[in-house]
Amino acid sequence: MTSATRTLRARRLEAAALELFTVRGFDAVTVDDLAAAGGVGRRTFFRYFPTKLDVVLGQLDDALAGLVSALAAVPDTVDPTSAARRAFLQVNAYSPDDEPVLRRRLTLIETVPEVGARASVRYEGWERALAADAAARWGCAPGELRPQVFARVVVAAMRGAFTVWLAAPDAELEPLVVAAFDDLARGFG
Amino acid sequence: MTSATRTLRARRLEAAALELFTVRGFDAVTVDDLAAAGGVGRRTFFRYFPTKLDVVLGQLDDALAGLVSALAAVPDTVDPTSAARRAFLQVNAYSPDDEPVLRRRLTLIETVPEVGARASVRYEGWERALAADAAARWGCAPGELRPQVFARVVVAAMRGAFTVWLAAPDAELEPLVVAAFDDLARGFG
DNA sequence: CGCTAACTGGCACTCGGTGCCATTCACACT
DNA sequence: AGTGTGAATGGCACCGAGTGCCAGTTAGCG
Repeated sequence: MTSATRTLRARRLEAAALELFTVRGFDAVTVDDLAAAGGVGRRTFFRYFPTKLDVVLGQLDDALAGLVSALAAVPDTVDPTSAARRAFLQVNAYSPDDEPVLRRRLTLIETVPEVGARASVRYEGWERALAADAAARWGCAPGELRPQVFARVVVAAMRGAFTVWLAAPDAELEPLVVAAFDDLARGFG
Repeated sequence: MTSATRTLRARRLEAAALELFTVRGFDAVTVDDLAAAGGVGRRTFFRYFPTKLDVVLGQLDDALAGLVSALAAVPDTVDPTSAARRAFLQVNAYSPDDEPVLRRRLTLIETVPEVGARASVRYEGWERALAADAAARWGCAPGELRPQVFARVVVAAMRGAFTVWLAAPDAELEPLVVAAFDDLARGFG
């Protein structure tokens, strides 16, 4: 099978799943339903997605790769917060067409606790990347307190911006992310 | 059954579970094992803990109650960050006897992704409490960006401190929490 | 056309979690 | 002490997620 066919099927599976989840509720949809909706066997479904939860999170890993390269592209002289801000704005940019899907995804992440939990696990990769980047810019070890706290805090801020964005139907994501980073840079003291 | 007996059993179950988890690994221990180790039936185990995951997290909800009351005890005039710092120091205080158990818990939280995910879900209560408190102090709505970001960021900072503490066998937790809050208050800009 | 390697999907199994229900146990009241 | 009542227990059957195994199919290539 060509990899094109593969990603095509994955997309179809994903779209069908998102539809079913939002209509019937996450828990009321079984994996058999998802497989049937995507026209594949149950066993095959699990070859496309490791978990029922992961169907919701789809593109998150690609985004991680994007984050890493975006961070690498920012000159060393820029401070970690600004670097992270730039990278995040780049990674979180979405075309207007994708907004409804993005809102669905994030709604599920916020609504279904298990999915949110799974998202947290996925974001750990982001945190590692951010800690490594910040450590390099500050000239310290990634395991030290400052980069560790920084990495977690940055992801948390982004997710906070997501939450607010979701609650406001007409809001733009970008200014919220910018504002969240401003708060972070300024400090809460 | 008296509630004393109940919590006693819960403790025994918890202790046995923590032991088994650290020795054999989380996944290699079944709920039947846990129930047997605690001298109860499998069905009863699930009356004490909603989930296998939750055995690890035990006291976290009590801590939430402690956080809420600690926050309420801080005068209105204190800014949110300082208030949160005070509350966290109070809630995270542990007697030296408890340290080994605490380390085990946190190790499992960091090591086993599912457990970490579950912890994130549990911390959402903390975030709601923090957002409400911060909003009250700032005189804004809890749903606004600033309190939302603040709440998540504070919990993230604390968890960052936990991570660093875990990695350093001889470290004290308290100064790490203080340092994390200092970073937060000062800002990362 | 035929070979090989990868993809598929059915089957059976394990394990976490839940509803149901008969039994047992703790406690209070007489 | 004796008894009744309500809660706690734990066995049983069931569901759904996830996995190993394997036979059948399909796609790509010489």
